[in-house]
Amino acid sequence: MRTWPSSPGLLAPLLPWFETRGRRLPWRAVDLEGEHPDPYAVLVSELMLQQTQVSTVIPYFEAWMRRFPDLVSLAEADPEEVLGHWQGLGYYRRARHLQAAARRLSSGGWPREPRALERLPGVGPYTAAALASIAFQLPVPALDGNLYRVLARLLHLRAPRAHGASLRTWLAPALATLGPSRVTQALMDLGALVCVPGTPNCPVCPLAGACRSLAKGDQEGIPLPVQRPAPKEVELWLLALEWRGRWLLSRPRERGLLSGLWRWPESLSGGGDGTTGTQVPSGVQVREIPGWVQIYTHRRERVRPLHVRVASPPPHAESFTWVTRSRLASLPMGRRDQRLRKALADGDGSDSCSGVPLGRILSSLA
DNA sequence: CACCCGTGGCG
DNA sequence: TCGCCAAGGGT
Repeated sequence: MRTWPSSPGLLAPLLPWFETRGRRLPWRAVDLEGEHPDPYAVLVSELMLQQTQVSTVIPYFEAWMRRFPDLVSLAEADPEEVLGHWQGLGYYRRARHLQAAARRLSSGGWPREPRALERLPGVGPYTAAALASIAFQLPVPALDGNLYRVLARLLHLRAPRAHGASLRTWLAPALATLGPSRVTQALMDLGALVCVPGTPNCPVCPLAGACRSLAKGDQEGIPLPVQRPAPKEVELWLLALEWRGRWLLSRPRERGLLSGLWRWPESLSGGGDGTTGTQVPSGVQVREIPGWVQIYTHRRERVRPLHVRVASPPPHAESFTWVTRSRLASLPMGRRDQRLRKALADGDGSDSCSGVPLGRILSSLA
């Protein structure tokens, strides 16, 4: 860090660039000098933006702010409706964290210090720093993946996350001098528009003159890619069980994958030879719906959907419940289960039951 | 610290 | 088609 040039001077050219090229985003204040007029909007945007791209977030943010315009409206809302407004955005725990944070803030008021902000559910070191700098103008650097990449190239660091503490110390004077909210968001815009992953657009970069990686011709090898574990492979039946116009659904779980959301019953199918239990009981119609591969961060699912109509309801555990068709349409679901819901509405699939171990699938409900 | 948690866009 | 990875946090 001793060999790094002073941050206020190095980053000063960012401001005129940001003035003309910076993004206009729905949660961003017009005046970046003072405190943000609506810290709640910053909180909502930051939670939505965790591991999620800006273009994905924008429509969700706008619908959210129309329905839950302030802390109180969110605090008092039905949790299922809250999940409904998060439906499709992913990492659903964030929605429940956000409502829990709103409940705490609406009664206790806003803290401003990162330490205190970090005690809010769903708010970690990054988000606390983002709130402190963007909402409250405190000179606390918020380092996300974007910033790590920009700073890694600027200072030629192969593993910037290993220098987190040093980078925050180094960056703080730039925030204090040039404006916490402005510098933070200018760096984010630079990372999103110019210093992008892969091949950056160095010819238009306002910091090109100071960039050590560009000087070394090494801007694509910085930073080193992050190592990720291989996804788990899973194959499962996704069961749309229909009885007298009602559908059997799995109640939301407290934790784990797709927690808080309604799901279709599922039954692991990987490894089975498909020869046992293939007899279809009388009074049962089976329809296979074209499957697909569902990709999650740490999981790769081969989904085999089935539409099964029964004349009498099979025994099932209390974690399942029958819902009407209109109720089904209103329940919050993840993309996978939404997809099956839509396929049913569209009438996709064909009658077939070869190799479907229906007996085993139905018995897995009990 | 290792692992878990969703989804979509892009090369 | 496939791997990367995005304004991370919780346990």
